[in-house]
Amino acid sequence: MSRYNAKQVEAKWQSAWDEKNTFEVGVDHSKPKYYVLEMFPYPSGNIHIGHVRNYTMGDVVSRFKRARGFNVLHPMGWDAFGLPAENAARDKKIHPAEWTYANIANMRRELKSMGLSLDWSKELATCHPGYYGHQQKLFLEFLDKGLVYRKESWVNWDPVDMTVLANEQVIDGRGWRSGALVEKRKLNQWMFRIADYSEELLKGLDTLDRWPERVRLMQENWIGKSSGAKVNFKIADSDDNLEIYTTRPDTLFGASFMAVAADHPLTQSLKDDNPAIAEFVAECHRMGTSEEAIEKAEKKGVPTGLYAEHPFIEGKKLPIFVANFVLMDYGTGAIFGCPGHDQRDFDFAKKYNQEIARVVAGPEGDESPIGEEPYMGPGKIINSEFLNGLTTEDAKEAAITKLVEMQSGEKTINYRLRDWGLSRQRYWGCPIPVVHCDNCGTVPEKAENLPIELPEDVTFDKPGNPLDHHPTWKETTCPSCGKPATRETDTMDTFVDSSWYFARFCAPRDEDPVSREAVDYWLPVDQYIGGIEHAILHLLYSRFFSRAMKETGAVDFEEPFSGLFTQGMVTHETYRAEDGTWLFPQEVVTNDDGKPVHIETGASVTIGGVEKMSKSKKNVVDPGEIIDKFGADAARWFVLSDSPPDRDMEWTDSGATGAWRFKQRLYRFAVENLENIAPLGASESSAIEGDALALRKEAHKTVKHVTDAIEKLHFNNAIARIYEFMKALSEFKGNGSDGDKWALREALEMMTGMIGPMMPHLGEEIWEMLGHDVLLADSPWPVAIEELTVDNTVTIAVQVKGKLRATIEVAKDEDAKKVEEEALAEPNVQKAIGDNPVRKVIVVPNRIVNVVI
RNA sequence: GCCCCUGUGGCGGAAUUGGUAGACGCGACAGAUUCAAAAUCUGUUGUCCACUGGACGUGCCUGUUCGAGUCAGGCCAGGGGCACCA
Repeated sequence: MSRYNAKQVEAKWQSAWDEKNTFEVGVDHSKPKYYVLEMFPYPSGNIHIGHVRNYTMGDVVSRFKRARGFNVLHPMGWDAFGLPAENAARDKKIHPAEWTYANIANMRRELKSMGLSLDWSKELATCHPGYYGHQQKLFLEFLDKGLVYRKESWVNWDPVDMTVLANEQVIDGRGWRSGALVEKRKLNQWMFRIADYSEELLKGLDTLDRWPERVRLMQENWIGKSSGAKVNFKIADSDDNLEIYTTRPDTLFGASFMAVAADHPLTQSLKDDNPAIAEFVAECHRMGTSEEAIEKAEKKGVPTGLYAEHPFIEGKKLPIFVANFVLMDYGTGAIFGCPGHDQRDFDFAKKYNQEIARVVAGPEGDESPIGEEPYMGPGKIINSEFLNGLTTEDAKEAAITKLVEMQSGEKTINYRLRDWGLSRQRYWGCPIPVVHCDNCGTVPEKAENLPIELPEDVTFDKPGNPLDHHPTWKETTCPSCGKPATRETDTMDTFVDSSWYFARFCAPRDEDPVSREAVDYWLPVDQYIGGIEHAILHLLYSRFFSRAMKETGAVDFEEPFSGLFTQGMVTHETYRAEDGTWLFPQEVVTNDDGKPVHIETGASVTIGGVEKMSKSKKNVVDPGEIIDKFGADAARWFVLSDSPPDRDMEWTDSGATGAWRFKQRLYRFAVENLENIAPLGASESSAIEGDALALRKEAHKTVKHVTDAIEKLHFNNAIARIYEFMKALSEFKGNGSDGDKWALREALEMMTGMIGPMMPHLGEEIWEMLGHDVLLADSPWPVAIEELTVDNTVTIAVQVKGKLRATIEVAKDEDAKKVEEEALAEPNVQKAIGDNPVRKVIVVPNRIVNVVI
């Protein structure tokens, strides 16, 4: 018998799909649409196993929905701008474009070998002028609507990548890509007004019921809404005020000092005449974000010599400090310190000997002075004149009401979310289409001049921005006055590229950035699939972009992704040689004693923990090799089986082998049974009974369950049921009757249909063997007949005092009395009851009988 | 510190949402086939005991219930997110 040759068969069907343009789609109002999108990859050179998992899941959904009658958009493209290309240019002397396009070519080939149902005619790369030119157009439209602005601001400077990072891109004080300690610098920056959308972005989360709860929660925390009050403190012996933000106006009577940020205007105005302040400000800047982690505990400050007047307490003056724990870009950059009820203020007050008063009674009315710990909980207000006796909650309102009356404060909602700085001092990114003119200032480019293309002749031997070093590129004329002017040399953060690609995919060659006809039909994305690492940045930016594009009239929706699924990572065992160095999995074999050893030297190897695959720990497997060895179908099958898709899965060779075995088994079964099945199109036999009926029922039950499981993305579950069904298929012994033959064909066709989305090549191969001349990819999903999925007898568990004593077979929906009689008649049940009187018998129809004694 | 998630055999994990715990896969063991092996097929496989039966068993403790992996309260462990955010 011919053995299944995966390589040959997979290539055959891949070209069949290609030739027939099977997966090319367009707007078609006669069908319901379904947009499946996986987060597009960065073209690093090779796909990794995480991609295999991600794209396989998307492909199953895509093929499944297709078979269910949807017009499915399933595109693929490249997140192709970014620093690695410039690093490659510097290190290997390859132009970023050349490097990127070569990587794309290779990864496209690798993805194609997976047999994905992608519409390659919609492929796009963000580094192509045909993409980024439209992005520049969007930028100008945003500029026109006031959604982008330029301001001088403190930025996070990555000294290794020599670029600016958004707050979100700084993790533990380090650049998210380079890992370098980030410094503070002041630069002119282009900003998106994402903070203006804080409330909308927060509210919108409630509508995203097909998003993971934890992603919504993470975004909610990130937006960080808080409600409190702005309070104006008069600065003593001056006409100036100091405005602070607080969420605890109820503790105003506990105020003992004030603190402002190093970058606060008040500090700035004082530092020229006060060397101590100047020195402290410099120290704060040196610290940057970077050393915060290290110096976390240390609350420091210097007195300004100024005092603020307490709004409620006549004659009470509070010293004003500059403090390192007050942030300029949160609230107003100034606070009042209430050491009795705030940890930071408490630490600060201890260090600088400030008064620590209690204004909130502790649990059980504790009014004793604050000791070693501040009290942060709720309670009754004390020592606070008109607030006395109120709860903390009521006191907040009362304090604000009073402040409003006195015209020295107001209720305020504050958000943690800040505007998104998008300027990057890089070459390999989308040029910001504006011109700086001595006469006219900052002028947007004319739309007809777009795209502003990157120059090709650039050098990467100097640090800093190659666009800035270019001898002529930035020389231009002012779009407004026509005089010589210079181009903006900053390029856009690559997160801009990925904030709208889902919309461009709908009509990637359209002359407008987005085609209204196409996006109105396709968007929002019905199922978006990607890694949890994008829970905040990419997803929040895309949600902002959708709103901004709605503002400019480009689209008519707020939420770009109605369904989101975050898949888990792929992990693998780690291996270490005797000298402690990491080893690749393929360097390790098991010796005769069952111990792991090095394949060449035979030296013993330590098996370490199961960890996320990483190049540094060498616990990686190469998808290319896997597909070569097991075939794409087996690789796809394995990444879907076993582990739930949202959890991490461990890649094991034995698991992959298991998938391979199943593929062989099914193929063999099909080949061996071609003689035993009814001809294609034979009408249903009237004589389907016995084993044949049982098989039919099993087939229809399986279809029902698998359909349900895939709908919920429970791929591991679907696969488990298919395995069970495979067993039933193998065990079926037909007697050659028409009924048996008919049932076997039906079962085998259903099996083929169900494995189709997961193992598409094998599916097509068997489908063809079964006599079909329409592709499986173009055939409808098997439909379960409801009556065949229900049994007319059920097995009921009989418990005595909650413990299982017997099981009985009864007719479905049997009368409760009869079930009870049968249950009590069981010898084991009688034995368990013994001499005890039966107090009660609970009968749950078709489920269980519980005898209470 | 605050918030969230997870905890089930040797391992990955099922469990119709309060109703027979351990489906399915991996591994292991035994057998068939084979000169032998690979491949394939068939069994067995939660723990314990006085083994044709029974006891125990879903991180730990308490509770609700006829009945708890599932619900409630309190712990423990692992993972993730957030944080000088006023």
